[in-house]
Amino acid sequence: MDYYLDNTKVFKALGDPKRAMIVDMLSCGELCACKILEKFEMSQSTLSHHMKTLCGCGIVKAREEGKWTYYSLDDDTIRKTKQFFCAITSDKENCICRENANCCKGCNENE
Amino acid sequence: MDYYLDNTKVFKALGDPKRAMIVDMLSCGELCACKILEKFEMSQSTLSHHMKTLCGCGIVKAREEGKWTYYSLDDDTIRKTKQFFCAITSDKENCICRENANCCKGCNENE
DNA sequence: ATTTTATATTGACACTTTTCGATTTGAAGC
DNA sequence: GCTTCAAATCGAAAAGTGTCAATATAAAAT
Repeated sequence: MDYYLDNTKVFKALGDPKRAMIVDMLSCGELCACKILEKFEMSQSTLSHHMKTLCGCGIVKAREEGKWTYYSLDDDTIRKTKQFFCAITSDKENCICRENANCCKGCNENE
Repeated sequence: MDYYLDNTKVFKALGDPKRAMIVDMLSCGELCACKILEKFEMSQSTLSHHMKTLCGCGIVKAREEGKWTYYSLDDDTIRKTKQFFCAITSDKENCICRENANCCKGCNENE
């Protein structure tokens, strides 16, 4: 069941409060690891480990430039994960996505 | 921060493929534990444990009737989780990345 | 060429999670 | 009463996770 396995990897990554905070930070734009580290009380190796988890599931992508690594969100994975969440929590006729237009844009493939 | 902690508990619960499948099954309506068990190759005690995890984060609610327990999805939790997912993955004015440098210190649930 | 800086990797440890079989609880039926 | 069925809980083993200090790598600055 790759469909479930791939998508739940994203949820697993977001299942840690610190990683969810990192994603929240990245939602405003690309950041290098050192900028993220400034905002948390964790060791550099721990942050590196968390970033690897976030990149591993696809929700974050890394771009290396010189000695820096810049991280940003992957819109495609985010869109797919939203769709998955909608799919498993609603039956198709009355999708919860339609009740909340503002929040749920991008949940359906064809909007 | 309870905001992150509460919502990431749902993601953590959905981070297991089998639990995501259970949620998917419940999206079509209420089911008793024995009906769910029929569809999986896992012991009864393991399923019971997974249901406890799903109920614990709020995405599933249990209703006891006689010797059966019926499970169903909690629409309110689903809506809130969806909003949380949208919030942390979309740009916004009050993003934590724009707050003071030390804003995330003290967010750790252990301190 | 050496030092500094940014990040990744390694090794270790404590803690958590997943899973099962066995047992327990609690309701229904005999 | 006793038995049966549905579900929860317990106890334990194996696997996975979060964390850090130490070390490695690799680019930039000196």
